[in-house]
Amino acid sequence: MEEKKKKPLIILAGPTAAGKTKISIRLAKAVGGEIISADSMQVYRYMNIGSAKIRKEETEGVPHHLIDVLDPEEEFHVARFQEMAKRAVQEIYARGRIPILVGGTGFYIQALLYDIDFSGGKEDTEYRGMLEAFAQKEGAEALHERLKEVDPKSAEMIHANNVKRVIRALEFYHQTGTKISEHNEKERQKVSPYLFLYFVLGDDRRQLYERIDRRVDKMMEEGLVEEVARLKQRGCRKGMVSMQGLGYKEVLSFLDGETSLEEAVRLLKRDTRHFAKRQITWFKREPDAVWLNRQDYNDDEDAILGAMLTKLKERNIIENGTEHTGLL
RNA sequence: GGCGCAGUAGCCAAGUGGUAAGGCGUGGGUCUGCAACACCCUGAUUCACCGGUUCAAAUCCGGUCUGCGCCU
Repeated sequence: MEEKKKKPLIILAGPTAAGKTKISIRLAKAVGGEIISADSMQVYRYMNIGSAKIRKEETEGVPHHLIDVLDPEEEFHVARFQEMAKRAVQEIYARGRIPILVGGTGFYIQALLYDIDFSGGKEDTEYRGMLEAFAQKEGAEALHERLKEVDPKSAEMIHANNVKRVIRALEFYHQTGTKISEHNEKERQKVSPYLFLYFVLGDDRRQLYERIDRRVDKMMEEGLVEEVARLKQRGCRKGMVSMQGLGYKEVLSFLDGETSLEEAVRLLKRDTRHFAKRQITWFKREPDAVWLNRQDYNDDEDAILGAMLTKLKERNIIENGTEHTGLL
């Protein structure tokens, strides 16, 4: 009964360079959907090559949300993503269409899918700064000790070296008076408000790594260095959220004269491989994920799309008579 | 053929008599407001091979093999 009220949501996740973008267009067309990007870098304008952003002509008219909506100087984080994504979802429903969340940022997907509560413990720059300074002077262990005092459970779960997370836990307590470990535990119980299907596009590790290497080479050919140089000229600096993106980070350090171009490319490839591995780890523990491994379908995207549509029908997310306009 | 140098994990590499640092790669993992972030875990019963000296050898000695350099 509760199920009936839930609205449909399709998720297409997977590691970078798995080929999500291409399939997402076909899926959207087949299903009558609009795409919401779950990507922490594609939100930014002027960051096209490095973020592997879809080009206008590649969208084939399928509406995309959360792409090109922020300037590179702006901050972006899960809470903001969630707010924007929820709004997009409502708009899509209003048009009678199906939202398709596409991206590789598992954390963001989780935030929307389970409607996690980010209302408490807003970021407090001043307090954070103070804690950072403290960690600097007294060491990570000392900071961790402080967490142990107010929230021993979190302290147990967060490694002392993970200063960033220790600070967040401390900040949350400072802000709300409740322990983040308790908050997290509560949020973990949540059931998704959507009638959803969570697809993960997987691939053979070696093939994926090869595709990553090739993609980086292509980015260089397409002018990644120039793109980053323009951002630098615009005033983008290392500390910005946007400049932490793969490709931006490495090329910026080349432009700042810290590494050779050759080294920057090597590091970019390496870091991207590491990233893909972490993404895979994340999706592996996603209990509802439905994996579609390219090798199981002989790399045939028609077959992959077909499998998706079948699953969607089974789950009653799309109707049985839906036209498969994207199949050809 | 002679002389010299080298041979340590998939790669780079420290260790020169006291029981195998480290880095990279690889693989596994954590993640609830910076997540393309941050962080954790992960290899050598063994140091090219054989023998010797010694309480003790990757470390010293002899031989063998392989690589590199020089000489004839």
